Amino acid sequence: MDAGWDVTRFKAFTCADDDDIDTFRRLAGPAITLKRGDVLRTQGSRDPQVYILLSGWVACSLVVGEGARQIVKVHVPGDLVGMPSLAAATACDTIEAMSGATLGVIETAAIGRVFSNNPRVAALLFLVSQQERVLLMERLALIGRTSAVSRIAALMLELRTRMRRNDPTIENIVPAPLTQEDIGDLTGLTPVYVNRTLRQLRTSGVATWRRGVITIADRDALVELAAVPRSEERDTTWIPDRRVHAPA
Amino acid sequence: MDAGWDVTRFKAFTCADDDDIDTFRRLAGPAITLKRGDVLRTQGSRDPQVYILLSGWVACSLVVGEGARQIVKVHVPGDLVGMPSLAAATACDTIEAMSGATLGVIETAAIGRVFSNNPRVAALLFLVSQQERVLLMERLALIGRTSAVSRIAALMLELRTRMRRNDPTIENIVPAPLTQEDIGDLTGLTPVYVNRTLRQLRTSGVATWRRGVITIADRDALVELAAVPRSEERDTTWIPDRRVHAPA
DNA sequence: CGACTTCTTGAGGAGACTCAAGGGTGGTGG
DNA sequence: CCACCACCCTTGAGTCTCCTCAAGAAGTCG
Repeated sequence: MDAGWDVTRFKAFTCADDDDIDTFRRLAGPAITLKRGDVLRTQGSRDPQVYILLSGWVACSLVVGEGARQIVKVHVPGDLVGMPSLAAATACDTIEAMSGATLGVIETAAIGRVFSNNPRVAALLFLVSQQERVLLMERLALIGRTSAVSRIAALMLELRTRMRRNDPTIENIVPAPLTQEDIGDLTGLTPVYVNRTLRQLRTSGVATWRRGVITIADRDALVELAAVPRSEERDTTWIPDRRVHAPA
Repeated sequence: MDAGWDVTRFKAFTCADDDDIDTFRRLAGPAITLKRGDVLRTQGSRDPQVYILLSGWVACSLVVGEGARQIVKVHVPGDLVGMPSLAAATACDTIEAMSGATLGVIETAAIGRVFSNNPRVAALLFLVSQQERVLLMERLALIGRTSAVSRIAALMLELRTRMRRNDPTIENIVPAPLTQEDIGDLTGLTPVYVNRTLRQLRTSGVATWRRGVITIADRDALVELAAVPRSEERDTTWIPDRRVHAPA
């Protein structure tokens, strides 16, 4: 777990310093290793855990109706995985590896200790959850109200942004190990139609997505197609200091 | 603010007791009064606030593409409104009243104080956010992967469940002051098609939704149509005690 | 090299959309 | 108290995105 993991979502906040990140990474227990296709847990399984993704990609999905799968989130290294199920007795989603992946387990008790002993990191956890809600809301708006091209364009841009957080050298070539079926499950489309839409993006010279690699040829055009506003970070001076406060 | 408001989301957790609820309700500042159609704040406005809905209904929506509106959440009394934008400099959603409504403002600084001084309530805030994520995930799966009938059936059931939390006497008649256009914006459908789908539910004797009132005639059939698993509450013994802990 | 998964393309169909027009319903003001 | 207006609901006809079914090609892994 020590090797190669120096990235967390907290880095996305300028207010999180190295001490915070260090506190946070100590939460994770021993690592779990998965290979592509492995299922970490199934929707409905009891006492769901929380994980931190150390390497690779995993997806969280829901099954509705007659076995239709909707991926609600693909996670990249540094992401917290499984938080939403924390308030339920059974897991609300299935977690599956999209590539080889390693995860650290975070015990629920450890999360409780963070809230007790480190209000600052607790607040950061809270903020990360709010960011995730925003992403879900944007995906919902995309799937509910836009065309196939927009959804896929927006997905490409979202993945680019998130991958850049881990590797700022990324520009127009973004690793994204998803099959066209996965893309369909993310965007609410069928694999066949994903294929056609990707072809459309390819032949119009905007972007390609082949063999797990997104290549953006014309980013302005892609942003135009996606049409989701992207916002900056907020002033977060309200977050508690590192010291533990006395009772009010 | 004193009158009539004795309901919070925390009550949904068996582990939240009267003291917690009391702590929580003291967060809210003076109330804001809105009438149907009033916009509390617009997507993109700076320094978004957090609110608690004291009475009435409000909706949070995103505009994507060419002015298409997607409602991402309708809130009922007791709900926290506007949390997701807490991590952003500008509001990610527009908040609009679906009926006459009153809201209390919760200063961001007050949220910071909760994390510092009351880890227990902070953890409850955190859990409520996770529940909201689950609801968003389920809505996403519904819109991405199911038919119009399923989406509307599921919406009826969700609203029933949430209204029952405030008023356990509710059974098959659920107040829900949404127009067919609102329902469309929630489910990713056009108002015209919402109308046809409601007619279908009506003529098949399952449920009606007229003039802001849902009447469920055959709940089993409705559940069948909706096809979303609903889960129980989790063991939450990991939540901190009320006392403030010493540094680790 | 062979089995399996993934990608690609075609043809046909259907669920949901658009445009359009008429009818309720409730609120407001004279 | 009635008339008017705004908003919402309802229904029809035609269209289009996107889906389904199907089959073959390309890539991947043992």
